[in-house]
Amino acid sequence: MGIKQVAARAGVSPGTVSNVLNRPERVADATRARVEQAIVELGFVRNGSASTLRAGHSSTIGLMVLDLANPFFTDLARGVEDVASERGYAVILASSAESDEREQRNLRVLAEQRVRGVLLTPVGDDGANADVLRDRGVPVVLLDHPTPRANQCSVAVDDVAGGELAAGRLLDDGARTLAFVAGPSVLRQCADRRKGALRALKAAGLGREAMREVTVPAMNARSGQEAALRLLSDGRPLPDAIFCANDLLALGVQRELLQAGVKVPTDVAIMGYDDIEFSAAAAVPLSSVRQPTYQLGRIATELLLEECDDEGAGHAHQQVMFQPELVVRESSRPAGGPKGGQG
Amino acid sequence: MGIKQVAARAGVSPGTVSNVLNRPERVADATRARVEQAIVELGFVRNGSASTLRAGHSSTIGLMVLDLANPFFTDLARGVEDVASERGYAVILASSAESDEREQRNLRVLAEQRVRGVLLTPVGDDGANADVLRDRGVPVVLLDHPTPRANQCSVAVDDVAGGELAAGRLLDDGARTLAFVAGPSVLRQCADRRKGALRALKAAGLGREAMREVTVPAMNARSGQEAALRLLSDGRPLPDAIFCANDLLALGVQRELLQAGVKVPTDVAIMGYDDIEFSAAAAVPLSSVRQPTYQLGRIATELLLEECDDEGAGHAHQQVMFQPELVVRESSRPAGGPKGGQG
DNA sequence: TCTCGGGGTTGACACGTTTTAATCGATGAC
DNA sequence: GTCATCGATTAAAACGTGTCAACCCCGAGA
Repeated sequence: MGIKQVAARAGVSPGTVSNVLNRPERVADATRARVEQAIVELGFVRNGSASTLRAGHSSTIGLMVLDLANPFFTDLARGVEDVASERGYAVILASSAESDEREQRNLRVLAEQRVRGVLLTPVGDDGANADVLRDRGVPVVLLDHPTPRANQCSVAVDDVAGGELAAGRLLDDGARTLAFVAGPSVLRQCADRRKGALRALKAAGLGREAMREVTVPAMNARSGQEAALRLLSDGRPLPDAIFCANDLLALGVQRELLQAGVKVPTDVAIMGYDDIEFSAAAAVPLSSVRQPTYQLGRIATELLLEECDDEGAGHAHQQVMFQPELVVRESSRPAGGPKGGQG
Repeated sequence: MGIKQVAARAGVSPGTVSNVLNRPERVADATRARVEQAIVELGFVRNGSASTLRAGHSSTIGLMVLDLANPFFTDLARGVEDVASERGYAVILASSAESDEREQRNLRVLAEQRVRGVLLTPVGDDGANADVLRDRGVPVVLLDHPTPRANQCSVAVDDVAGGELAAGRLLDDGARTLAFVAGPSVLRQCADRRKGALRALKAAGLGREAMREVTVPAMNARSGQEAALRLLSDGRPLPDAIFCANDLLALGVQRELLQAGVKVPTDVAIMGYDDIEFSAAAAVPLSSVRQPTYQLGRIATELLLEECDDEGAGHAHQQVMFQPELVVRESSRPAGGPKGGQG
């Protein structure tokens, strides 16, 4: 059940079988045919661990995302898988579930597996957990995360711009008080989108106090509902508009508000982020900020594989940054059309 | 950068280091401490391929689902990951994207990786592609798929019952004509749910011609929209109710119908399947059939690991079957409450 | 006929870990 | 004082593949 048995059956040496598998052009047609037949007859499957052991690295890349249940990340994963499989790489997909500890544990597993490279959407701000890999010479590309470090690649979308775009539109539409609903601010996505929102606030001549901030433990719909309940129950009047750090939160917020009899967008406007597929089909179709998600995955993978193939030499690290795009739907569309910035 | 360097640094033999890693109780406290320190100092990470090579199999299980973009499968994956990591196994997650060819290719990769076992949601009816693994003695558990074969485990939900439940309710609510929207019938989920719907039809005293069938290439929202367009444009009047083989299809159908000005459920009732989280937040909250998704993943993983640990001996294969549950929301709720079966 | 060259093939070693049998040292019983 | 015992440690042999230098054979050129 190994290369040796195949060799015996085909009447050649193990080395030749290996050549058939890895450099078929170096072996004569007749021999190759014989070997291939033996492979089929015996149902031989190459032992990946032996190859990996010998080569020092596998032909597998790791992809670690923040949350597998978020369609944003599965879209991204699709981009990664498509490119990887085009180039003959397999993908090990893992989720940190927004937990630093799980990220660390999973990265360790990837290191043990001797993956060729890793795509990481880090929980922390600098992806320091990935040092286990970088120290071993394993290329790491940050995904959906810009980096100041010049010694690594990154692919991201400008979340500050996105936050400004989103909050700016809400303010343009006449909102004078906002709420910002987000996960913990260690998540760069939350921090940057918040920063953008604050800029928009300032540009509209409003102070910080015009924006209430609600922080929840996770960026999913359940947490969104929790945030809405908090807004509903703390005695203060609801804000004119709610900007959520992602669509899952926004959908949860919306659901809870509607259930409480709040009218969207008449009473409160809602804006999400990511423009996941479900947002357009929501009870009140959700305004959101669209990102080139699938492309993000593709480009990041291309950068990673380029770095892998170059063996460190000749590869120039790149920090790619995309610009997001506003998608306005009913959840933020004021009854009488946009009011402009005069309100 | 291996066990040898650690051994040298700690002044012991490689065998002892291995013992520290795998059977710490067998090594004296002082020695163990010294080795552990050396491990930290050198930043040693065990080479998984070498272990796997030596052991003949890795401590990794493979999970192949039909569609990563479907929340049903990510819920399921969560169950799998939770159990696997509790037991010290890592999970390699892959998606066949409902393609038999991709399933085959990915299973081959898993075989090469010498995974310890595989959880498979098969595209075809019998999971024959997994024979590459079974022949090598790798346990395979079918997930969301019952099996007649007594020589393997499976965990599933009764989709025939679910289909009957769903269609039955639509008929009870007064529908006299149905449409069934589904993916290709090689997908067992589609075939079974259809069978259940036909049973309900018969039970209501209606013939097959009362149910139009729309088959689309994939079970996602885009295909759902395509199905709705077909129903809208083929000249015939719309059916009283539409039963979709999963929620993604149903959300797509609903979206397209609403856009065309069709009232849901007054003009047409809609029923989905899976009860994914988004269904409750849809434009018209979606009636659906709920499955114990997360539990499905947990139980399947427990069965798989049991089989792995038993090394084939003493393990009795089980075919577990859950019963689904109807969740009625607005999309199928007639204005005046259920009309009963009087038509 | 001898040499040279080159494509095709081979043999042996290395990759890093686990495991088993053997070794070593110390302790306690006789 | 000797021997058996037992716990802790070691040395060496696998696991299956890839690689690289060596080798073989055959045909071409001298």
